[in-house]
Amino acid sequence: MFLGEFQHTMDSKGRVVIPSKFREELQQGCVITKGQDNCLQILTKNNWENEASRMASLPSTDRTSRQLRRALFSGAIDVKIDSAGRVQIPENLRIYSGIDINEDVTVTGSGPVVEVWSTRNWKKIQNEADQAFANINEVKG
Amino acid sequence: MFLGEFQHTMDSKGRVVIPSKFREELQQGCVITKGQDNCLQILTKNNWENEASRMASLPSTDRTSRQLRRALFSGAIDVKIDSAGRVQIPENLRIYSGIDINEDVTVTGSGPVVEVWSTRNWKKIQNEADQAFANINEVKG
DNA sequence: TCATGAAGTGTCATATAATGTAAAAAAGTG
DNA sequence: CACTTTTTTACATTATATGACACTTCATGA
Repeated sequence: MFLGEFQHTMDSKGRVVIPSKFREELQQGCVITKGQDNCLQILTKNNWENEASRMASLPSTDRTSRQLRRALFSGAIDVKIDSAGRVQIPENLRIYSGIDINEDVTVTGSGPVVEVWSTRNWKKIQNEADQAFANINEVKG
Repeated sequence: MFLGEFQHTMDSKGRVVIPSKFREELQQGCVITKGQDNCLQILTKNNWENEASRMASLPSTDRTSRQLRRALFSGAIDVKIDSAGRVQIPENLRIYSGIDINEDVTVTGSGPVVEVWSTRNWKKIQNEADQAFANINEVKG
């Protein structure tokens, strides 16, 4: 279970530090994929294999299935955390997430997955989420 | 399991670099075939043999099956990766995939297979694929 | 048969990108 | 406040991609 919010920057080589609290669970290998709202998700090996096996079993004769498979697998990459606690983000995922070299990055724990955001983007999303949360409470209360 | 998206170009002799992450799995021999949606597929020897036997067992009374089979077998060629990590794409497959000499190529991991696209063509497919993926995520959530 | 040219193959050098290492700076902890 | 851990920065090392070029093979026609 991943919890919390951490500020880092992407270094000049496209690497991002994984917060030390998350490392143990991710150390033995993890997969980065495209997440919703242009964030990146980091999944443990186990979580990824669940996702992937569902996809792999779809028939390749069906166009939609093929497209799903392409989106999932081409947008994913398996990485390992280096000795300094960082992971390399490939260029296509940097573009997808809008995280440029030397830019601020927010890494959040989101239960079963870790999410990586450009801080710019994270702030916007967070405002929206807070707003929605506040409104729900008003309705309930 | 092949993952990721990589940019290369076809050299003046019709060769394409295989991303280094894919090489180990393909090194001991692989087969290139026509894939769906005008991509090329690269399969490991094992995967190829499965595909081929599945294809061979289709009823030859069915016209569509015969056509599929012809496309698959006549378009297939086994290749080996050279010392610089490249494979030669024969002319019929270059034409099929629309990849011209010196043109940009996108190589993607798509789970059990590697796909090779003209970048031009990939961009179109990728949009569609991302759309399909976004839709299924909405349904799930 | 030989010369020619086209297509494919192999090798190398260079530039670029990825990866690894180490020390300085910052942050967290008792 | 002293100590430990983590993050950042800078730099060194390694790997990879790319382009150039030479060589091989094969087909063709003089």
